[in-house]
Amino acid sequence: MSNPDRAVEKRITAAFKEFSERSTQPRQVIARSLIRLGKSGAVFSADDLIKKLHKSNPRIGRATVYRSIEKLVGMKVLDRIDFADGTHYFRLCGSGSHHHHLACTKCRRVVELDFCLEEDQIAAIGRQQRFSIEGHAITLFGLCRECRGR
Amino acid sequence: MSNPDRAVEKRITAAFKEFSERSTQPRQVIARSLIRLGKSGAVFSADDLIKKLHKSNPRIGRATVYRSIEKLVGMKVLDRIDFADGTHYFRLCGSGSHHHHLACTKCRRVVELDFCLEEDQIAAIGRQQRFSIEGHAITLFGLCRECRGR
DNA sequence: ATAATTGCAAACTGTTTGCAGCACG
DNA sequence: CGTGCTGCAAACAGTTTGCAATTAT
Repeated sequence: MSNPDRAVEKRITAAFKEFSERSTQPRQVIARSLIRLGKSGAVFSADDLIKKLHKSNPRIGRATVYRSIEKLVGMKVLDRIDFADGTHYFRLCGSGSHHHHLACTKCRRVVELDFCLEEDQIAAIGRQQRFSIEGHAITLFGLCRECRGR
Repeated sequence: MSNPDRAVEKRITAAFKEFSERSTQPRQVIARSLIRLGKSGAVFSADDLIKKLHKSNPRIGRATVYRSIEKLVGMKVLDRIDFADGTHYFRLCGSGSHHHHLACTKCRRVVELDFCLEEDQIAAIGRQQRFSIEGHAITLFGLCRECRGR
């Protein structure tokens, strides 16, 4: 197992620990599966993950997977990416730090972007609109190299 | 009826015309309702709109409303705003031009922002990632003046 | 007249919940 | 052992679909 994998694994297990002391079998299975998904950078729906898990572990329950995803999104181990058509997918964050996404609207491939808005710009908007701003999401949409047809 | 209302009304009727020649009663009712909603700048869920319509016109069908919303979002007469918790709402666009949103996570109030990313910045990302970029969405989240507790 | 559009009800998708039993510590 | 987690099944919310009846042109 290579080094980046270890780091990701640590983040996952740490996240699981954060919301409970118990290291249960289902959670271990999910963590292992996510690590594999992390390598490929693939996005997946909740159902994709459930199906995948069922192949090796048919007894794992839907609810357990949903509960895990929820927690992991909360801990920022998984990102949730919303497409314009209302669908959404998850993705193991490549890093723990703040980032945004570029998503292919055809194959749903997602890449992380480390650009961001200017702090000042956000602050100015908050002041002007009298909002206290807590966060933001930026998603660029387009077609990846393959889907564009070259 | 004031001038901005007329403009909004025109955009709605024009949008309805775009996907059909017929000016049906349900569509007129929906258009009227949206114009009123537009004035207040309020966001609404599909169900909010259905309930509202039912008060004056109990026979209007859910499906009709969903079909109308879908078309109007496609024509950019309505915006769809996705919240981090997975819920989403609609809002009559204040203008036909490109814009983004600032949303209160508590009361769901949404304001339009006319700032945007730099063209160059987007182009650079596209080049670098080898995507042809077609669009983007930026949503800032926060608490509005009222919800913040002052 | 006739083709588009509607309302209805049923189907569906994705997600959540209540609860009895299992299993981690 | 005791409590928290799990799997199951049922409930649920939001949305879509098939179709016969209706309505605008």
